[in-house]
Amino acid sequence: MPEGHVTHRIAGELNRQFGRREVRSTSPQGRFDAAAVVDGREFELAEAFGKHMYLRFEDLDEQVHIHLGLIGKFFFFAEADPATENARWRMSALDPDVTMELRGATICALSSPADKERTVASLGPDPLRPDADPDVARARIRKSASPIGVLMMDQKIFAGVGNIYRAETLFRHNIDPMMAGRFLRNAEFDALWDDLVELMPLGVRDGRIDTVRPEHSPEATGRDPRVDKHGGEVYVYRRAGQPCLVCGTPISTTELASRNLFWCKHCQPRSRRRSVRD
DNA sequence: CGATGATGAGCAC
DNA sequence: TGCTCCTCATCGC
Repeated sequence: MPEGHVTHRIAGELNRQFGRREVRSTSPQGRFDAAAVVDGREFELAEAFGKHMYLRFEDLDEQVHIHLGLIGKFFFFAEADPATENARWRMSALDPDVTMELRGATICALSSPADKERTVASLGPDPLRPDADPDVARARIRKSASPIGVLMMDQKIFAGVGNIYRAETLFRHNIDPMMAGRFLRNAEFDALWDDLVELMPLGVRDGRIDTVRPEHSPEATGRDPRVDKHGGEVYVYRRAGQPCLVCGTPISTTELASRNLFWCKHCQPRSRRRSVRD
């Protein structure tokens, strides 16, 4: 589930379901001590920063910090007591009954204002936040010798971007994933940023990642994009060996930044660039 | 640097 | 049945 669009989508869901309501809070698994600290308080606000989320409660300086990791998941139930035992955290509100359960998260802990500030300050601009300053990401990329395919996964560059958005936005702008960040042109950076700002809200709205332009749809090309519960409709992500939706070349894959990268060698040719002049 | 661990669904075999 | 995975903190070599 979890690239930034999922975090923002869940924050919205929590605000809709629990906003300004008194909650019951427990830790069925016994691995979230602070569940009791929150119990009986009014839920104020869930806010997402990249893949991190912070939940605020009345009269409490600390906030609940959540990071889903790879397999963490929220479940929402209409009944007050679904009686599951493997949840790290369960929170419910009455009338109308609603319950959420958090399972498998990497982080679920109470966090001081100083801790929160440190974590948020360590993140690069989040394309889903209106206060994001893309020039911070631009500067970090343009001084880096690391491949852009590595930098796209770095949360200090783009908060919230993960393996699918990395592969898909680089493809959509014909950028070689192996090219050093310092050779990325300003126009290319602008195109990547604008694309994230356009695509990620669609991911929040739809709960899946769709990146294929109408002119490359199955109807237009007769080629099937990958469509599954993970990725939505995409050009290259997990399509290794299948024909590129634009040129038909088999999609390539390799490991980059400890994750499987997918790209088209024809549409994203090996860059021979030695400098940038813009 | 690589392995591990949170834990569950989809899917290839 | 078993492998993969939209992640990343932590630990051992």
